[in-house]
Amino acid sequence: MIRLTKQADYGIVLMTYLARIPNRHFAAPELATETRLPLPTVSKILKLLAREGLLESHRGAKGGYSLVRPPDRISVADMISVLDGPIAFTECIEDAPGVCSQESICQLRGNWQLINQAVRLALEGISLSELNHPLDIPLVQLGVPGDQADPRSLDH
Amino acid sequence: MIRLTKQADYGIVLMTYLARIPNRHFAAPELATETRLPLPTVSKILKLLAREGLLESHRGAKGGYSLVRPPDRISVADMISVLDGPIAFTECIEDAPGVCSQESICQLRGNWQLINQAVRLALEGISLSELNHPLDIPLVQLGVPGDQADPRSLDH
DNA sequence: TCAAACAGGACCAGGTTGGTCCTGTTTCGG
DNA sequence: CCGAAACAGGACCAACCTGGTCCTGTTTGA
Ligand code: FES
Ligand code: FES
Repeated sequence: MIRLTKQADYGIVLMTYLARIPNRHFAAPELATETRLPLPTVSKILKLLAREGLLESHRGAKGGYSLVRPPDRISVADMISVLDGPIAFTECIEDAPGVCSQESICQLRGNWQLINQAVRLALEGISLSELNHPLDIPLVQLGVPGDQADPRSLDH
Repeated sequence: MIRLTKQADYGIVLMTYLARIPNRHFAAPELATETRLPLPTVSKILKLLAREGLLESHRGAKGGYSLVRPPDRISVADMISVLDGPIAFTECIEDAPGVCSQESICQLRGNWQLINQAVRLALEGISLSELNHPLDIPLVQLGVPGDQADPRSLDH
């Protein structure tokens, strides 16, 4: 169904909360009540984000988590990579031969990369701070130049 | 893990085969041996593609499937939508309130759309014919303008 | 010294996917 | 006019993955 896992979903929500006050640090229980998500889950996700280097953790009482760099330097791609693994729509990834059964006969190996890269670039173009200030973002910038169609015509 | 389902994966492979000779029609068994995928699976996918209007089916002996429009007018987004449902990374989709538990408190509703739309636009920018002729595609076009970094620095 | 928070796993129930199979129905060729 | 080849439409099940909880340390501020 091409959905983000809940983990990534929640993770991004949590990160945007953190990004509201970049210099403060938040404890897991605080974020849990704030976002109304179950604590164990929140905790698990924050731990992961910290381990992967997107958050800094402060242990002990009065501990918590804080962003490791300013929100405009954290892209959606960064977060998804950490939470859901590398952004790749197919198994046929570069430098990893042998994964795909088609490999030997597939004339289109490498074109998957095209797709993967398109998605990756799109997600790198959105930063955490932009998620909090939606107005800043020129939507057309992300699309294919020249296509100025009404955005509404895109879904289907 | 943000992977396409196998269904979509295989579906795209099959479509590219069809696109090689746009006017001919191919029977399921033929495509199955050609792609070395199991027949029942191939059959299932082709049926789906036909039902959803991307392929035209010809019944009876000597039957088969053919593209319903020229390959340059079929986007990767079209195929994925049909095979894996609408392209949306999160449940919080427009015009469908009530799905997300966060909804009431979520200040970022609507910004998910940003992410979803970015991905959607990226995938609409790639056509089936481009998958067969990779050289035609200016990769930069898909990225954020101004960012001319070495593509290699993108993965991770 | 105690309590609050983080660290790191183990663990399991539920849902989704991948894949097969079966029973029609249509159509070409002989 | 008959039979084989192919499509149509579901039912069905096993295997995997995800979502979510819980438990046992370890760190640190008051
Ligand atoms: S190498 Fe995997 S489908 Fe082409
Ligand atoms: S409405 Fe679903 S997370 Fe915001």
